[in-house]
This record gives sequence, structure tokens and C-alpha cells, in this order.
Amino acid sequence: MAAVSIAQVAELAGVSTATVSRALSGNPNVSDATRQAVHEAADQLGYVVSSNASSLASGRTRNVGVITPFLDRWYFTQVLEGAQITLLEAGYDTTLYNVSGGTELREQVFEHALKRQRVDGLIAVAVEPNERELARFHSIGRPVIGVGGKVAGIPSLALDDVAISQLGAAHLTALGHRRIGYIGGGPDYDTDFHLPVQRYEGFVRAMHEAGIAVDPRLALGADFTIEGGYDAAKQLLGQPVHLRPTAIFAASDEMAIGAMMAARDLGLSIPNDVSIAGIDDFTQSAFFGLTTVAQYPHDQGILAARNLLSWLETGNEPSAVTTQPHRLIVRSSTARPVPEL
Amino acid sequence: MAAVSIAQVAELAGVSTATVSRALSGNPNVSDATRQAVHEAADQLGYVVSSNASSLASGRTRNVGVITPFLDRWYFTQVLEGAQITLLEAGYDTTLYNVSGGTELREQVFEHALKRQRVDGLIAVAVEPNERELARFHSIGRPVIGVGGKVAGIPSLALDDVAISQLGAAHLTALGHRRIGYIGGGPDYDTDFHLPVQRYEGFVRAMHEAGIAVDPRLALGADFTIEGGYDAAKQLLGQPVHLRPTAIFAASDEMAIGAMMAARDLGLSIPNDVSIAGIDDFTQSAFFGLTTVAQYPHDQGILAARNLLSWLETGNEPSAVTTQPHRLIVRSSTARPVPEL
DNA sequence: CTGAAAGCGCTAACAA
DNA sequence: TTGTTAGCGCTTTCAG
Repeated sequence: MAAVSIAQVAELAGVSTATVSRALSGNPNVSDATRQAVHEAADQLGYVVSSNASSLASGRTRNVGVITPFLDRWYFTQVLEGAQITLLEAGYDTTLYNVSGGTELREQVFEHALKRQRVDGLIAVAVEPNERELARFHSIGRPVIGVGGKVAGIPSLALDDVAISQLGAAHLTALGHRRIGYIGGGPDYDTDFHLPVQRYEGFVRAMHEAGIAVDPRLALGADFTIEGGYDAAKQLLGQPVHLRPTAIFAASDEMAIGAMMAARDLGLSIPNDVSIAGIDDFTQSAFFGLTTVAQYPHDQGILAARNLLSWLETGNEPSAVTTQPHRLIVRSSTARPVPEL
Repeated sequence: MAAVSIAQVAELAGVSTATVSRALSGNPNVSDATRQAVHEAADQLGYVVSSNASSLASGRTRNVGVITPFLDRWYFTQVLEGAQITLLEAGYDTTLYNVSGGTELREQVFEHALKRQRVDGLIAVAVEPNERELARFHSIGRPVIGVGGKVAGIPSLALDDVAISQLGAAHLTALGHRRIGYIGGGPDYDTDFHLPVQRYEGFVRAMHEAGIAVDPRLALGADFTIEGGYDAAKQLLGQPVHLRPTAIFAASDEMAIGAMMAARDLGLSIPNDVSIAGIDDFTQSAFFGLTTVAQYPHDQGILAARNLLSWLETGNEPSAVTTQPHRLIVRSSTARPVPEL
């Protein structure tokens, strides 16, 4: 019940509490013999330091906050898991701040995490702090790392979404497709990091590079879900053959998979009648044979945690923006277009 | 920037620190005038209590730990999100302990969360503590609530997995199916809570109740993924017509969706050639028109958090086991079997 | 290398 | 209703 205190360990080991503290925290100024005696006493009593007392005295919590707008989406859970495991291995706890609720909840998070001094640092996943929030970060003086987009003023791990999208679309143009549908939303579906806008931009660039004019009627908005992709693809693929795109590029794999379902339901075969590609390489993409531009959010989580830990431990702020890798993975959903007869 | 301390607020408000503490924590023994003055002073200075100091002095952390073996699976993120939101609304933080790593990581979690006194209580999602861990729970004297299965010695929110499975399978027998395939794994795929075994048991009961002998060749193991369901369904549905099941019941919607894909790939139409049903009602089930027995993990998370909060605040331990609701949702993937000619 | 002692910032008796 | 005071359990100077 009453937790074992440092004093009890000190008594059993026959040293002062200060020495126990030093021995257990790995302070080099302790003789081996003493250190061992302390460890033995601690083990015997089952002593573990009280994090609150330790934090209060030292100013370090060994706890990191992760702020994210979603928990039930692939990207976010991947990042979260990578970060959490890395932190736990380093002896840090992870406190979760889910800000799906919007601004006032965000405020509350800042109160909790930062001002209450619950955390040593913060990882913001796809959350773009506003000016006030940024100012708060700095005024509190705690490290913050962004993931999922560039944030002015804080070191972040970002994707080059334009390049990613351009690569995926260029794969289709390189195969010889010229009438390419795009599913992904424009400004209407914009998020903190303008991901939809950037991915659309990449698509446009690939088209221009291939000397193809973008037909705005073939670019449809959608909400990044399977269902949204399905509905949009039905519109694109339901048209008569000479208007129908020979390929569809979707700004996310979930929408691409929805598009694949739509193609099937319309009796079109993939990739003979229509090629489909996406972005992400999420859990089910390999199963569906979807060609995609992969990103690696789990690794992003790991890296974010590592950067934060090193910042905390060395005091050196990581470089401003680190662009994360992506890779084209060609599977069975894309092929050359069948020449029209 | 040194954080604002309670002493500064006290000075500005012209009262003692004790009064500030009382006023801010909602202690009734404070005059309205004083309370208001304190709040004004606190707002003006931007004061927020230091959680460490508060925890150390009061013994309460206002932090709850959530232990879960997975982060990237529907059920777990649903529970987590429900719990996290509920806790945040109540002013509690949520610290995440992901124990996918296995036993030694679990040990570490117990060290961190419990012994370091980081949390006031714990929510264990689909984690069955072993005897040592249970003993530790009790010895630490912190409330723990289980979700996802009954845990002897811990109040838990459980599903009646046998009943759920029986209901789903009975839907198929009631439609007139007699040759029903089962995908879900037996003991080989068993988890902490024997979910596969229980769901298989429910299937068997429904069959017996309908007077149908279970054909073991039609019961296949799978790993609860879409892909696993796909592979298993291919085996079942690839057989000649007179041996082929007219319906498939899968122990999870993901496997059921895999089975739907397999049926399509084999050129079988759903539900004419084969009916398919699952369990869960996960994100994509409605989109695929999958008949399923729904459960509500988000609500389970909310309820777990509420129960824990009330336990923390009133000291009354919730009842041992609360069985959570489920419901049959009939969609377009099931129908009467077409009579053989 | 080790110990004594002064806090870290707050809460909770206890008095008044 | 409010103030005084004694810790909560640890870390960290400062001496030695």
C-alpha cells in the first residue's frame, strides 16, 4: 500500500537519501560498491521513484505529450504507435491529447499539457499551431516537434506532398494515360497543412510535365474515405467510354480503394479498363493490389520521438524541417491503357 | 520563463496561498468575493496549477492510464478514443501504455504507471492480467477497470461473445442456410479473452439449435484480418457447388469483408450465391453492405472512463461485470439461400 | 565519494 | 471564512 520511499532504501542500504538518488539515477559520482548496495536495497524493497516528487524536485517529468486531431485513422495511429514505443523504450511515458473537438479543446490541451507542466515536450501530429499557440510554446520553453507538415517556428517532420503526388500521377502518365481522373478534394477539404491542395498541385504538375491539359471535369472532391472515393469514382467511370478516364489517381489509398470498388461494381476490370493509384500504402493497400506512393508514418513517429528525446537530453534543437521519405510501389492496379479501337 | 506560482497569485489577490488553492479547486469554504478575486488574479497572471506539486501534496494525479495491446486496430482505437474524450472532459489526462511488445514490456508498464504513481487508475483494454499483475493492482490500491472481457477480481465491461456469435449464426440458419462455413480460428488464434473460442462456441450452439451438424471441414481458422478472411473464404467457396457452403459466418467483420472479396473474385454473387455475415460493425462494414452483429467499443470506452471516474471520486467500486450491448444489423450481404435445382 | 539541508509548488490539517 | 504550518518524496547545491 504505502509506497516504499527513498528514505527506507537509504536506511536499508546504510546511506543517505541523496546517495540513493544519485545511485539510482546513474550519477557517476557514486562508488561501485555503494551503487550496488543501493540497487540491492531498492530491489529488495521494490522501490520505484515517485514521478511526481522527482518531477517537482528536478523539473523533468519524463513524460511527453502527443497532440493529434484523430485517433481512428491509419496515419495518426501509426505515428502515435511509433512515437509511443520509442518513448517507452527511453523510459518516457506518453500522454495523449486528442484535439478532434476543435479550438476550445485545443486551448484546454495547452493548459493541461504545457502550463500544468505535465510534459517535458510535445509532438504535434498534423496540428498546425496558430500564432497564439506558437507563442505559448515558446514562452513555456518546452520543446515541440511537428509531424505531418511544416510548422513555421518549430522543428518538423514533413512530407513533400507535391512531390509525392506528382510521382504517383507521373507513373500514370508514363504508362501512357492521358485522360486521368483525380479524386482528392481541393480547397474545400483543406486541413491544417493544405494537404489536399498540395496533392492536387502535384497532380497538375505531373500532367503539365506530360503535356496534358487538366480537365477540371475529371477532378473531383472527396473526403478521404473509401466511401467518398467510391462515390467520386462512380461519377468518373460511369461516363461513356470516350469520356471516361483510363486512369484514376486518388489523393489517398482509402479513396483509391473506394474507386476500385466502384470500378468493379460498374463491371470495369482493373487495370485493363481503368488503372487506379493512390497515396499512403495503408494497411489494406497491398491486399487490394493497389499501386501507391508509400509514406511511412510509423517511422515518422519513431523519428519524431527520437528528435524530441535528443533535444530534451542535449538541449540542441533539431533542424527546422526534415523531409520524410516516400516511395512508389507499383502493384497490379495500374497498367498501360488499352488502345481504343 | 518561470511558471507563475501560487504565491504570486496569493499576493496579487491579497490572500494566503491556502485560500488560492481552495478557491481554485472549488472548495466551498471560500467567500464569493474572495473566490472571484482569486480567479481574477489567476487569470491576470495566467496561473495554472503545477500538476506535480499538486499531485505530490494531494496524492491525486488527475491522470488515468490506458493499457492496450494494439493501437492500429479498430476496436482498440475506438475504446481509447471514447475513454480519452470522457477523461479529458472530466479534467483528467490520459497516459497511453501500449503493451504489444509482450510480457517484459507489460512489466515495465506496471513499473511506470503504477509504482511511479503516475496514474490514479487504469483502464485495461483486452488485457488479462496474470496473477502477479492482479496482486500488484490490489497491493497498490489503485482502481483498475477492464474492457473487452471479464477479469476475475477487476470490475469489467465484457461482451457476451458466445451470445453475439450465436445471434449472427442464427440469423443465417433462420434464413434457411444449412451448409454454413465458419471463419474465425479456434484455439490456435486464442487471445487473452478466448474470444475466438467463444465465438466458435456461439456458432456451434446456433447450429445445434437449428438441428444442423457442424461440418468441421467448413470451419476454418484465420487471423482476424481481411486477408485471412479472404484466404479462408477461397478455400470454402472454391469447392464444387454441392459441397460449397451457401453462407459464411466470420468471427469479425474484417474477415467477413475478406470473404466478400473472395466471393467476388470467384464470380459468386452476394447474397444470391453466398450469404456472408460478420461481427463488429467496424468502420467499413456499412459501406460493404455487410450484415453483422454490432458492438460499440466507443461507448465501452466512455463507460469504462465514467465508471473509473466515479470509482475515483466516490470510492465505490463498480459492479464486477457489466455486459455490453450488441445488436444484429441486417444489410445486403445475407438472404435466403437459392434452392438447388 | 558522500551527507546535510534547502527547497520544488502545492494541499490539508489545525487554529483562529 | 481564512491563515499558518507542516509536510508530500525527491533532487541538488554546498560542504566536507
